[in-house]
Amino acid sequence: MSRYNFKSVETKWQNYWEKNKSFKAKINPSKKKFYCLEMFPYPSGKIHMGHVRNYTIGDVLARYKSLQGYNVLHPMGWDSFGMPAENAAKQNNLDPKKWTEENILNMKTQLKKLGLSIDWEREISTCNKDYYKHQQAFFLELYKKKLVYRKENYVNWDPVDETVLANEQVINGKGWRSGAVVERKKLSQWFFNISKFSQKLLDGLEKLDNWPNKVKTMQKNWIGKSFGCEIDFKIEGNLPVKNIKCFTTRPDTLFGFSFLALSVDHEVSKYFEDNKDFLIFKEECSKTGTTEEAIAVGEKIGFKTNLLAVNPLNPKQKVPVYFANFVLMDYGFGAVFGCPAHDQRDFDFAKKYDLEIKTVVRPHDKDEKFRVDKEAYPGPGILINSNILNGLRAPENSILETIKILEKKKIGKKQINFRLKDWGVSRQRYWGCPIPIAYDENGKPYPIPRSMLPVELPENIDLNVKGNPLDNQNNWREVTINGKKLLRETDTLDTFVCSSWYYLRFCSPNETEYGFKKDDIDYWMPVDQYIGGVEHAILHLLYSRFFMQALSHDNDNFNILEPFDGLFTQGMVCHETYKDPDDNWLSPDEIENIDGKKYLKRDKTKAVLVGPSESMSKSKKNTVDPENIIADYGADSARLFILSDSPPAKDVQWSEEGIISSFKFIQKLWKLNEKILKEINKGHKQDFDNEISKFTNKYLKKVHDNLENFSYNKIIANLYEMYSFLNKQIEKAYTKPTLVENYQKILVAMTPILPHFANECLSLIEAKNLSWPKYDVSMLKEEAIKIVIQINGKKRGLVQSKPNINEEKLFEIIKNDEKIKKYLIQKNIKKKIYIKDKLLNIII
RNA sequence: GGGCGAAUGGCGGAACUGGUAGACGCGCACGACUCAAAAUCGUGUUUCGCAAGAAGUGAGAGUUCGAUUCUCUCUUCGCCCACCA
Repeated sequence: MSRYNFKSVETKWQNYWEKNKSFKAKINPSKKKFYCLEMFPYPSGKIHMGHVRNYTIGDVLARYKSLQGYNVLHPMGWDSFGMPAENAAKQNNLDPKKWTEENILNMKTQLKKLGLSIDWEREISTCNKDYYKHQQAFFLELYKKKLVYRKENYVNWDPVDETVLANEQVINGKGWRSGAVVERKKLSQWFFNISKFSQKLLDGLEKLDNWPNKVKTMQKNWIGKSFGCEIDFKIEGNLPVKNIKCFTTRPDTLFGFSFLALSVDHEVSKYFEDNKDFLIFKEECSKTGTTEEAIAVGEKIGFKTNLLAVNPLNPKQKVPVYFANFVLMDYGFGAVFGCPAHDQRDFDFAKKYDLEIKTVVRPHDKDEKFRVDKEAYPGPGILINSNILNGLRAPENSILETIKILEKKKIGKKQINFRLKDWGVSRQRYWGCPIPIAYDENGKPYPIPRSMLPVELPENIDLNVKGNPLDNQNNWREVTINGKKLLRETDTLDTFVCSSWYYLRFCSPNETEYGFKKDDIDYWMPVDQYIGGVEHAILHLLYSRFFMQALSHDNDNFNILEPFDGLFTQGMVCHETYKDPDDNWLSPDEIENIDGKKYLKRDKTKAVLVGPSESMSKSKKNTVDPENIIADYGADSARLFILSDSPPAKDVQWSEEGIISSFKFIQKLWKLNEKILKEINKGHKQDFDNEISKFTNKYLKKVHDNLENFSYNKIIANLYEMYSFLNKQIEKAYTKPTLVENYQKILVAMTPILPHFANECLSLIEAKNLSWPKYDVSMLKEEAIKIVIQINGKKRGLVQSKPNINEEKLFEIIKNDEKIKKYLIQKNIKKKIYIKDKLLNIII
């Protein structure tokens, strides 16, 4: 008996695939295509277990589809622009480009060791000018279509680092690097007009049948469509303000109106620019940051103006106008009408400033005397104290009726509002795709002509400056267009732009004229199965969908509206956490197991505190390096284990025991393989029975069904069952053709999971023409079945029978059965329920 | 505060449209081999009970001959969003 040498076998097959270009994808109109894509990685330097899981899941599918006869496109690339490179370069005085390229090389080697079926000839990297050149062209294309524009917008500003921070980089109101309190600052930024497609992006979700509902609802909520009404309020006071528009979803509560609140950025604020108190108030508001959860919990504050707003349905009523910190400028009109009785936020505000709280809706189970007291009542009911609206049912007909009245009086109209905001793509960063725009001395933007693309990033520049390093590159900034001296835009594009179209590029990775070739995308797109983490459920997936909308806008040549036909979101990889007695995190390789307990390796008298399993992170040190795992146990073991323990959609817990047992199982399969080879060579003259063929068929059906449903964990269970069956059954003597036929089918069905091992075994039985084995339905039928006997719904016995037995016959058998008989003595049988070949329930 | 989802042995998880709960794995126990250990192989492993048997899928109700699966109420946990007018 030889030991399975995974090192030589895995290297052998990886070299074989590379030499034979086994996974090269070529257009072939006579074959059905399958585009299998996993979210491409950021080249941080090393692959992590999350990558191993993501790419293994994708590889199982790609290999399965390929065996089924599909023409599979399974590419890989690098999302290689972004802050980590810039930060690493800053800290270690390196060139981001060099840093990134080295990382890519390293990670590519690691990925290859996993034995992925990737067409590496299509590899792309977004920081490569051959890639971002086309991205700049797309930017200009959208600019021409007026889907890109510039506007002033608030950003999170780190005053110490002099840079803009993404929302995720603001932690408790402070910059993640500097720790400085983040300010709100107005900057002129480039925007993609994603909100123009709100309705289309919403409608598109309906057709995405192969997307998880969870992701669809997340996108739906993010787009946030709401139905309501815009109301024009007349304003009285000593300022030249005549009207203020508000958006509301509850126009029916208009008689409960008691204040009008404006955003501090509302145009009315211009009349208060010299008002000291207002400026102090505005300052106060900006301190709360832009996106903090604290805002929601935070106190509502207001600044009272001397303006009065008139209730359009009750002109005698005039209420004060405030500026308030809770009103957002970029939703609705930056102004809200306050109805404290039926909105908790308005209620809090009214309590604080002692404003009227007028109840205008009573719950169905309360009478006219109902008054809102301790908290707002936002629920359904009947309108009261509302003059002409009294008696209407809220919300069933009250909202529409009110809108009708307002429309008739021309003081309001029906409106649909979306929460989705335009996508700000400007980043004050060096390591990103330059925006192909230049400005004249008046700040007027000019697009860089296509012939001058790409706008290349200058290399080897000093990054250790405050703010955006590109601002200091005066030589680079100067550009002459049509004889005009201009200065380049120094902002670079958000890296999400790079990942919004990379799947198109994989179809035509070498096309030079444009981002893709029409023939290529016509054949390969859309992506049939996209696989990645849920963390991208909103932004990346929505931006990609937007990009397709934008490209097809006013363009008859491009009609892909949804880039990803199928989406699968996999769970995270978790590991137990460990701490030493001094409360410091410990990594798994600092720990030793002694008698089932965990001790410090360097001091074995000290016990280790074992914490809950959490997603692998550097800060908690509960990471495991895939490189070591592959070196110690092999890629097939790693693949087997990462798939075995949990359904792919859920989190999986990595454990030492788990990977070891997977490793051992492959050794067992190898021993079984030798046993089978021996049996094949024995040349038995006759088959002992046909159990082995029946088993193979049943097994193939299970594996097939589980592959189709992403139940990859169950396939591993099937594998174990297969092992124990064959291990016992094989010795009963089968002829060579029977053994080879069945074993070959089993091995082919194993290749998606254990590609190296299965291919090695297949070569040993000299298998040719490998394609996915179909199961024979007629072989699935059972000759003997087990029927459950229940008395009053409780299981009391199990009877073996031939299929298609009728109720009477079955009852004849069981009424004499020892186990059942005793329950039936001296009992009247009221009823019998028989589910054919499955179950007989006797009611007594 | 809003939305979505989940809850099954010591653990990860099975159970297709309601029909044998706990497949498969880990862990554990016992046994075989061994001077011994590791490795390997075998047996067992939901709980209570010597057994017959009984209970049992977060809690409580309901529908049903029959509920892990369907309905309602509640609890806990997870994820997403967050002053959205």
